Amino acid sequence: MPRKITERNDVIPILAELFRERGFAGTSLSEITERTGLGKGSLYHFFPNGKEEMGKAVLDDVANWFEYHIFAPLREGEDPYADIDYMFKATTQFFHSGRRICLVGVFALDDTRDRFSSEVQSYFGTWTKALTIALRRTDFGAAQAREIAEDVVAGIQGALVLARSQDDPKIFTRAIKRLKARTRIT
Amino acid sequence: MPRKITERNDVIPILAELFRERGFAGTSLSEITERTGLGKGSLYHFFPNGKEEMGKAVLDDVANWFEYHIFAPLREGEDPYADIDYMFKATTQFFHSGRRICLVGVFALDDTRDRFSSEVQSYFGTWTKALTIALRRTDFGAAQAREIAEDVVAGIQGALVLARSQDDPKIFTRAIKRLKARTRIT
DNA sequence: GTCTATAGATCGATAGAC
DNA sequence: GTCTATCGATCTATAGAC
Repeated sequence: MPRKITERNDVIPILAELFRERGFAGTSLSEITERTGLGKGSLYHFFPNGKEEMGKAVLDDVANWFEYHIFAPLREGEDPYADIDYMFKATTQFFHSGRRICLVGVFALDDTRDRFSSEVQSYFGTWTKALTIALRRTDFGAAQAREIAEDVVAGIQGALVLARSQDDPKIFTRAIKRLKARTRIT
Repeated sequence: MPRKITERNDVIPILAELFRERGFAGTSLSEITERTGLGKGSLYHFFPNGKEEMGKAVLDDVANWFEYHIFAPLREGEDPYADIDYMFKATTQFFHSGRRICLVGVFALDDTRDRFSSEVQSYFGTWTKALTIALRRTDFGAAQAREIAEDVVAGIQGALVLARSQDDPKIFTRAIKRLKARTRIT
């Protein structure tokens, strides 16, 4: 028997997709009620602080996903090469090969960032640090590992923006291929 | 004698900074009247189609700046090495070493892109193509020149997002240094 | 828990005096 | 050209019935 649709956790993915499409400021409660099928009463029951709390919940959900699937393995995995490769694979899937944009990236620009600055900062900071640790284990020096990690995380973000601007997912997959090559000692 | 402040062209830079800060959907007309010191009557005199026209005007202004200062030299300059170096220098200045975010990048995400898709597409597309031409002239092969150009344009965007998310302009300047190195044949 | 109804503020846009 | 006043629509959020 399928779980009841009306749980807080079931609403979050819908909110995430909406915020990705419209941005935070551009998403209205009436559109949220439409897409979730929930009245405002229900929404405020789940998120007493309204839109702000929905934004936080969505960022939190994304952070948890990345922490569990990507960051933790990078930090604590046994085979750094395999973990880095998996990072690229899982990231590509998560972003639907460039067709889906990064929610945190959307929140990172304009003044939405100020309302969620700690969440946004933590997402990119944690990613960069976890990748740095994995790269160090593949015998890169400390400085080089940090540079490559920054290059990769920034490169993924930029590729998402560029791919979306040109409506061309191949831009993203090409970027992933380049970035992946840079995580290998030559 | 300083030119009268109330000209359409004088309003555009103010609009640009506002859209950068708040995003398109997040910028209200009341805030625009506040920052420009112009009443709504005057604004609608300059921009009969309202906010939409302001958005187009601002994108147009940015596109013109880049075309004149960066794209045209890349395409038609005499010394491709110097032109590419100048691109990095001018870009760094334009983005205030990473403290200022990219207006077109802000417009490229969420559904704002749909309203300005041709402008957004043209900006990144023209940039990539112009840089590809310059790189070809420095004896890179066609395929490699295209890859590097894509890498650089995406890398700049990503570095802007990352630098802003961490409130750390050094992330941007480090990225520029790396990207610049990649435009040189080794 | 979920709904409808609605408050109160603010939105983009317009009208018309000067 | 620039202003103030104001429109109708839409916004976030709340109230209260069920």
